[in-house]
Amino acid sequence: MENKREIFHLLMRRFGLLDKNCCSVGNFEISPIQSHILYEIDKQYGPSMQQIAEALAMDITTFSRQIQTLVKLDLVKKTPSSQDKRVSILSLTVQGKFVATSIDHAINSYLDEVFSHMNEFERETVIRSIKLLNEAMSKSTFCCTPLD
Amino acid sequence: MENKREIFHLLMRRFGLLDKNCCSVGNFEISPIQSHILYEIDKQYGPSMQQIAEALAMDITTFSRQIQTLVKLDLVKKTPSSQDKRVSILSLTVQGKFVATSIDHAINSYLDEVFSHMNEFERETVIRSIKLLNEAMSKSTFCCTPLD
DNA sequence: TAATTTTAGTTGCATAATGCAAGTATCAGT
DNA sequence: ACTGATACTTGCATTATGCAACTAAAATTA
Repeated sequence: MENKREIFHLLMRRFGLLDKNCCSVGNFEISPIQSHILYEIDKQYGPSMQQIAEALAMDITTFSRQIQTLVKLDLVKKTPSSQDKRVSILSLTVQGKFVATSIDHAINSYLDEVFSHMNEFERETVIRSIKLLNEAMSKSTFCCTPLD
Repeated sequence: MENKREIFHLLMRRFGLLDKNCCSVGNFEISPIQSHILYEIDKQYGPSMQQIAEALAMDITTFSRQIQTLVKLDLVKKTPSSQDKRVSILSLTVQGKFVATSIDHAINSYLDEVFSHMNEFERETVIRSIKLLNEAMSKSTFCCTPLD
């Protein structure tokens, strides 16, 4: 079969660029990493620092500092857990939610535009394929275990 | 339709992790960026600095320094062009070629393992889908133009 | 030919990201 | 109460990043 790495590599680079370009909302210049953090916080329910750091496969010390920045920017709020005073529960502020939603819309509308170059059958096939890939990758023992 | 960003995000993160984990070959601790540089140099024919930097959508100054490191590691060679003495032609050293090939094998065998969780029909569908996606993304006016 | 502008690449900052080691505070088990 | 584990934070030291300013060599123009 043909060289798989080649085609995946190209795909990844394109998404990487999308990530780079997507992330300025209004006055906020958000880095890709910060955008990912907002995304994960928004997705999970009352997550701790550890949970998000692990979801993003990030070193906890680097993550800690990123969160400090996001708190200063008033995009993220840190609330000490009442159950366990060691843990901080992360949540988005109103602004944070706004930024996260804006980025989400920007990326989804970009994806819509990309998919508009396909017919309905292709669209469905591609979506199904990506899901298949995700499942297959999660079954793999080789790499990338931290992801569910 | 469902949230496309979600499934692509997951896929991207997995590949990002693969990139992080793949890149130590023997004694060489290669960063993902360096691995991408080796990959591009290997792919193109007698490329200049600019060409590779642009292919990777990298700032030329950062790239210049990355190349300096790779030259010191004896993975890349810089040859002044005889046609235009301003340009440096990049090539892989024997070691560089070895490292690039090793990484290529590692990633491809990981992908093979991933694809082993599918049947033949699914495999073909997924590969075709990725190609379709690449084509669609290259048609998009929205983002990520530097890529061919 | 000489003067000017462009281009290819390098360096000098200043800033951000990274991760290990070591710290503090809290919790859980004995 | 004592010990060890857990959740984070901070102190470095290293690397990555990109703008501005540089050198050298084309290419363009006069």
